[in-house]
Amino acid sequence: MPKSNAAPALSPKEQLEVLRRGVFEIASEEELLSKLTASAASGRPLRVKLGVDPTSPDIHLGHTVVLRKLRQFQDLGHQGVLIIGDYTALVGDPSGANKTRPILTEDQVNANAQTYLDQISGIVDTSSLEIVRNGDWFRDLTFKGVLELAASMTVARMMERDDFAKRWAAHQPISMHELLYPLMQGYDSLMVRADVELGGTDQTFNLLVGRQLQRDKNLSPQVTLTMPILVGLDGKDKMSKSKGNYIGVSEAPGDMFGKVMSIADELMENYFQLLTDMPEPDYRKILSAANPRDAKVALARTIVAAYHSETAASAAAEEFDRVFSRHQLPEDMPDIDVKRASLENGAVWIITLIAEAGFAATNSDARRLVAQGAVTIDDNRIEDVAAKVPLTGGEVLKVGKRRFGRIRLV
RNA sequence: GGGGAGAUACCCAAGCGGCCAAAGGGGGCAGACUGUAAAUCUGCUGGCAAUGCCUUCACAGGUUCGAAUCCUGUUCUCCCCA
Repeated sequence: MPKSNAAPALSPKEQLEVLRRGVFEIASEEELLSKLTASAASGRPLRVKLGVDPTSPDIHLGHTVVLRKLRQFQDLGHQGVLIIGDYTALVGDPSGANKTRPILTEDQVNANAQTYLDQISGIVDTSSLEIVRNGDWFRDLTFKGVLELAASMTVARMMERDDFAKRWAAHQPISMHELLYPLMQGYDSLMVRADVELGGTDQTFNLLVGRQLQRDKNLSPQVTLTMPILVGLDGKDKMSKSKGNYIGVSEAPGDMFGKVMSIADELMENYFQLLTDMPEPDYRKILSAANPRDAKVALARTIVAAYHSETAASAAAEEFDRVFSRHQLPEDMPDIDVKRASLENGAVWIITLIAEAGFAATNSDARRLVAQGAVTIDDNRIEDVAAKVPLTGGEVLKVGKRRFGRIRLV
């Protein structure tokens, strides 16, 4: 991705218009407009805060929705402030969680933080980004300080929060330390003097706490801008690693393409809006195409191109067409190394072959796949779990629709 | 602090001494159909070269010919009272 464009000096109103894309809610637009106006007048960029939790080293398209919004602010000449929540990660954000999250160690957090930065460098302009860790201020906060912070919130208000309320109603445990999370996040806003804070809609409560703490200190409260939660590949739940319904930004072009192709049709508009820069009239036109499949191909190409290249996107599209539409073999497939010494009379038990190729987790799993007719070698279906298959090298093992490999004798 | 309820496979949830590798649903996987969409139908869903054997019903012991089921202790959770 290109670096931030030199601000083309859009008027505050024009900026607001750009920033509105895909947004769920801005609290409030009037405040944002007046901040943008003040910024334009003074030449002081707005400080736009985004807090991230370095709990998982893999970032996926769901994370990019908010990162892309941050990028928009940067492109408009504002100052991005990224908070690595190294301390908050020690707590574990309860947002959207229906159970207490595991607490990470400091070492894990540090490792994750670095990977995180590497991965977002393609999305936001990291060179101009102000990066801070909230451990910098929390580490030295005294217990007295914690008590003061805690005194600024009541239990009743905290329990208004959707996820706490749900867990409470469902008789599920809520640990004391989880109640501190929103306060910590709000305190971050205070520390970095945020003008705007970005987050997913699941962050709404936390973002509002920041406003309250700022008001308590007689500071101008931050504008909160919430983005919709990206629905994952299953078409139902929030895209998340734990659900396994995600597309990682560092996935290979082919995987990324295929995953986009597997989303529900209804999700396409949403994905165009939140994951691409394509102007609305353009994607609307694409969506009106006769065959929804064509629109999805366009979407997949756009997304792959953004994280890889146009060339990679074209190649992925061709490969996809060849393998899944025309049912031909993929151009590249992994080698399955089989030791000559392991062959008996030049053959190998089909179950071992599948398991050792990594196409099944266990032998039992491999048996099931064979029994269900999922396994072919050079297009010959193998349905006998006791089958010994003769190998001379070069055979293609296919398990299910997407697991391919070429036998190589070593 | 006192009293009560509970912990079952990826998730929810039945089971209440042998017929339990454990009903049902969800999810997932596979097959058919297809656009790697949706919907639908079918099968599978602890491990093991496997008509059998091994490990699993929070953890550790115990009773019994036999325990997910009964007893004791431990850990954790929820509810009520204080």
